[in-house]
Amino acid sequence: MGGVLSACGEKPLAMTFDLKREEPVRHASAAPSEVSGSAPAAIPPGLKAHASTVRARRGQTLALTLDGSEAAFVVQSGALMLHLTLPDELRQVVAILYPGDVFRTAFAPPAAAAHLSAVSAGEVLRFRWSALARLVASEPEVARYFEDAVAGQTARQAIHMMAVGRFDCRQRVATFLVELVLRTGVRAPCGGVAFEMPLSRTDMADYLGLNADTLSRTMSRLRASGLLSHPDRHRALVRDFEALAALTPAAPSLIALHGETPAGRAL
Amino acid sequence: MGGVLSACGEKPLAMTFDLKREEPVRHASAAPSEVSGSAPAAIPPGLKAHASTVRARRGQTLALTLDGSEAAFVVQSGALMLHLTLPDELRQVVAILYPGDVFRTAFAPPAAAAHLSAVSAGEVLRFRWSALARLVASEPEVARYFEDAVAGQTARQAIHMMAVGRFDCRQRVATFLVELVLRTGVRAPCGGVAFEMPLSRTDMADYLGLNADTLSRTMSRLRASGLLSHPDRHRALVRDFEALAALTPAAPSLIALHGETPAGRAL
DNA sequence: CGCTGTCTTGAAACTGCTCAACGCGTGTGG
DNA sequence: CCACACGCGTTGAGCAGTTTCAAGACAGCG
Repeated sequence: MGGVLSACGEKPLAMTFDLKREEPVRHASAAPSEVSGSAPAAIPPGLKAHASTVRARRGQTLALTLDGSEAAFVVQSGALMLHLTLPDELRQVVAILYPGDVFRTAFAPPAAAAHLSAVSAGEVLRFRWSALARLVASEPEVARYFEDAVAGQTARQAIHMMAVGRFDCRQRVATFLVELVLRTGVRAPCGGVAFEMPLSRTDMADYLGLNADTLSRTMSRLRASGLLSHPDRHRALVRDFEALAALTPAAPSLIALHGETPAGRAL
Repeated sequence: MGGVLSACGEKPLAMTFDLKREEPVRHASAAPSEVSGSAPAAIPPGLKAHASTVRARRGQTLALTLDGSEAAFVVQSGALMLHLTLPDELRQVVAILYPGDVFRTAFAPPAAAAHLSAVSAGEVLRFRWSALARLVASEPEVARYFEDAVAGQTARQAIHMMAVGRFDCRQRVATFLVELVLRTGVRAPCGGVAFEMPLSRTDMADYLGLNADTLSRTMSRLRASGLLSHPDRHRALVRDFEALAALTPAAPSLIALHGETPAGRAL
């Protein structure tokens, strides 16, 4: 069934998509009357001077604190995930942080095993929170950037909440795939969209509040239906993005929230 | 089974608990070395001058925008809930906002029906976001308050995510009850803790990602086990808080995050 | 007093979970 | 060079927990 696709999918996937942050490309005039849906600002260049740049390899864990005091992070490229583990082996990937996203230690709940780990190789700016807070207070541009980044992440969390709380397994998986396409997708020569799947099955399952087995089954079903194919373990190709998006009620919101980087092409 | 409790429960519950924000009571020296778990600051008094105070009755919906532009809210007393509704009748209560919590329009995802409604009667400060953003940029105290409030809410969302994604129905209900106790609980004369349950069954279910029927059954089971009794529709009494807390793996985190107001007594 | 909306409860259906087996690619040591 | 173990993903069968649907109890309100 999927043989037709993979014949096309293998070749173009040789190129690397590395979740790099695109150039600003402010489409300020795109929708001037909309109250929400404003484009996220680019990371203020001034920030870099006050931070240390951390290169993270896939799977690497970042310490949540900076020698005992609160830290803050801004993702430059790659992606991070925040996951919580509770006593009973219960694990939940709370959020995935993409380029431009911000994180501070206090975002992680106390009295729980929280970890921030790299989902794909990339660069992260690391601050002492006190320093970043001072920047936020003194530089309006940084403040605006920070507030908007946090707001966007909060809105995404709301969608994620909806997905985990209310969607069935197929909808959840479709939701996540749409998210990935919007973040890392590139048009494939044969018509579909190729994208990265940086998380392991287990991590995906923990992100979606599903069992790893169930997730695997669900993806197999999507593959069997011809919507999806994955030639490589960490790559996949959707034949028809519209059809995939139709599987999740959250598609419009996802497009509004994630659609910045390669989304222009994907739509 | 529950008759023994209700004999005690009815009387003391005549008093009203109205989710009022307590006096600051900064226990600054309580845990000076802890990096997280810092006590939330009181709402800066200066804020009130730049806001309009909205009195909300239970069930009332607050418009998310202020004549077309982005708005922001700070809860003074009572509680709000943010809920999303997607095409397929799918409804999720994303967050409950307690006194001290902040909200801005951009926290709600675009392209989804988002509503902010009062869960119990109370007062809310409403700002034009541009005005609050200016305050945040100019007054360090406001900035600190705002950032910390947002961080605390984010941390609570993470726990909520874990609950919805990984807990079974009893754990979820226990989690929510612990949350309520920590927010509105008062020691009852007979030994237990009495607290408010401002949400309807449907709203609770939508908050916990459960079916309303399942929720009802779960609560009945808790009642049958003697842990819980509710004399009134919107009131309840836990006989043994420790036992209730033992039902949810998130209890320590909840106590760290919510335990400010009547928590001193509850523990 | 009857109405309506909320809550409860039961029985049946179903979705997703558990557990266990297997395939596959990779690294390691004989 | 091969054998083996290991991690990871897949798949099947059986089961448990949740949802669904429908009926009934209860309180608030006109």
